[in-house]
Amino acid sequence: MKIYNTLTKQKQELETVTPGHVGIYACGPTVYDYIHIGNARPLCVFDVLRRYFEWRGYKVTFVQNFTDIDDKLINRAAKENTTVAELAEKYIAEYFKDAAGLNIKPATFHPRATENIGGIIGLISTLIQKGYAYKTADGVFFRTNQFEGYGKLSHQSLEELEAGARIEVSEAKENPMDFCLWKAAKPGEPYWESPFGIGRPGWHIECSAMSMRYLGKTFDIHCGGQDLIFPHHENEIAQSEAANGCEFARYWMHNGYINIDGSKMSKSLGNFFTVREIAEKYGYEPIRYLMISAHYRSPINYSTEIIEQSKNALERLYNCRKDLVFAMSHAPEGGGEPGFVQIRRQEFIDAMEDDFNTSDALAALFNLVRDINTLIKQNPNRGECKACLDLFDELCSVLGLLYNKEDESIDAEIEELIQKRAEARKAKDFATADKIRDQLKEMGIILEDTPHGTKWSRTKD
RNA sequence: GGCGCCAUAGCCAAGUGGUAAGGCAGAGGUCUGCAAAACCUUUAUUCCCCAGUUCGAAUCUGGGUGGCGCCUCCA
Repeated sequence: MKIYNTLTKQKQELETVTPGHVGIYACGPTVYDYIHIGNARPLCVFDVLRRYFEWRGYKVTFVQNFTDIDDKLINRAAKENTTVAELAEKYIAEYFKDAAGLNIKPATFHPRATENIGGIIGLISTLIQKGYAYKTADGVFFRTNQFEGYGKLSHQSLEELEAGARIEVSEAKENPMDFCLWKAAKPGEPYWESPFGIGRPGWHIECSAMSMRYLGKTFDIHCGGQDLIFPHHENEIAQSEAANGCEFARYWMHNGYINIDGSKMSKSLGNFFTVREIAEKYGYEPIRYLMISAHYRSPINYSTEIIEQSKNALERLYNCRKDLVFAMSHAPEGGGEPGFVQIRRQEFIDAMEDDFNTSDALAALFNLVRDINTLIKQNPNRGECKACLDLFDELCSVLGLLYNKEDESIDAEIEELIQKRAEARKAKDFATADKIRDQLKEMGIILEDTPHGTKWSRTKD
């Protein structure tokens, strides 16, 4: 298994801290609004990562936090005339709705910043004690020039970063690049007691504290969007390694952006689409498909055209499975695994082992689809169909696709009409047969006649 | 100013030294009472441009052009 590591700027063979186990930390959303499709990208690609590891027999501990205390939450809560806690609760619930829609498996742990204040305070205390942090009237800051490796993830030196810094120089800070670990409370804001005065945690420290709690001081993979490389992840490394005196995350995986009209989409720029609004129009599944159709490190330029293409591509997968299940139900007993099953399985694995090339993995899946469709033409037996279906379902499950369950409550009624039509056709009463077909079409049902009988499916919308 | 990424068909997108995967859309055909699906054929002598290295380059080197990102909150 090769993974591109942002830290070393190259693909590396994955060697986990504990053989057979993978610890993954993914930076989760700040819960002050609905998630947008930019947020959906890491959710989808790192969910595939996790599913793939599990499929290959690894035990996976997947941790994804919620940032539930932050300036954005405070401002939004004030605007909506609610409390930070209520606002966070609301958008965490909304997050889970979207995540379920996108078929994201819940993390092993979903820690929240506000539930880990103790650990955060402990970590800050250690940093102060070791001389890596200092108290001021504004709060506690990290002394960046004290940490030798500062800049190793973003591959910039402290001097280079400082030269381009647009950050306001706080009078309280010793150095412009120093960052906040603990914010002293301002009137009206939520706060916690601490040895350094009342206040709240800075953004970066929560991830250090929570990853340490659930994954240990050194763990395998830390992932997130490329925009988190600096300063967020750089700062996490500084805090964690300074406090613990050992390596933090061994592999750093960063997904590319979702762009709109060629420019980065973000909440701050306001040029974003929420997952919810796209899902209402096209459904959730095409969003997931879109996210894995490109390599996770490439940018994706979002448009209605590509979401429609994704929807159509999914249709091909659904059709294939439906045809296969139908063929299997009419197939004679016996038979074994067709030769292409092993070939496609290996193609899929090879693609995934090479830095999670989901685009190539999808090609393997579509090659399997073509093989299956060809096989169906040749009156296969049940064993062959079963082997195909098993692999097909496995691959879709690793990618998290084909999870839309259709409503089966009116199936009986449909079957009855199809039966009537079959009788009419037998009697060469095509007028009646067509009438029934049109009736079904109005119900959103498309028919497909085969030598074995009539299949039906629902129209795309 | 510093650091970095990208450019492959109408659209999306793999491939990073051995002669252009896959998907969407389009065209023609087979099958079919009709329809739908599926299958077959077809759509880049060529990978932004110009030099160079090599038996061989979309892939490596140098130089252009165009687009984007990070250095401030962001997935």
